[in-house]
Amino acid sequence: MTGFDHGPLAAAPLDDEEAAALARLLHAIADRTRVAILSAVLHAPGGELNGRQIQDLLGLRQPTASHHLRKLVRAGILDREQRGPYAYYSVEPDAFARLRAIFSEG
Amino acid sequence: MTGFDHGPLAAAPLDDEEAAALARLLHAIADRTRVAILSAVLHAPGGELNGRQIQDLLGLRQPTASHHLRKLVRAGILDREQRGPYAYYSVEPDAFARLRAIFSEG
DNA sequence: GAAGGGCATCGAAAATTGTCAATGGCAACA
DNA sequence: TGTTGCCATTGACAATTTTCGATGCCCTTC
Repeated sequence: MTGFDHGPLAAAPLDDEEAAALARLLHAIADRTRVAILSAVLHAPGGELNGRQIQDLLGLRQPTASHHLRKLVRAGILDREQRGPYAYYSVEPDAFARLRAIFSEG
Repeated sequence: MTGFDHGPLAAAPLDDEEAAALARLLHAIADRTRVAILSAVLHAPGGELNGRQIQDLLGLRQPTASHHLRKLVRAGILDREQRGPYAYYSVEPDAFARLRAIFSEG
């Protein structure tokens, strides 16, 4: 729900609120567990994993996995699709492009 | 001193240690104050600011500014050059390219 | 409808982090 | 050498974040 687009950092000086918003997006990935989740989902066959698979692959407790997945989804980095009893997570197609755009030059 | 190069997230699955290292790099920018510092330095005339200027521009206490600047320098995102009594900070030339590389596709 | 698995949410504890006042070192200059 | 300004570091406190067990809901299957 929070799929913001951030302009290039190099384009114009950021005001306080813009800096905070950008920091929140980056903060969503700036965690070893969430980086590991992102990598696992990215390289999973089919590009998706369900919650249980993520827990098992990374050795996480269920509430811990749920907590991190929630953050990634809210930041617009992961997509969540409920299929039957499973919640499948995949990388939001535009996520990396949005992140690259932030660090694009000129 | 810590100018690591991280491979593309999409290239290969990350082990635990690689995920932690990448998270540390991203964590260095994932803070509203440090994003604001980065933006200010980036758009400063000459591409550099000294500590005092950063404090004044952002309204930070001196130890707080020093704390954040230290983190950015250690992460290899800012360069620090002491000139007389002033410490001038500028964006490490390769910093944005390294960050873009992390989020490059395929 | 009863049972089992997957998942979210709710507190609470533990760890990490941001902020600050105080202190001291270093450079420049009188 | 005394003074002034810039900056780093220390130690302490407040706020945020991570992690966890416990609980309950939803879906599937029997």
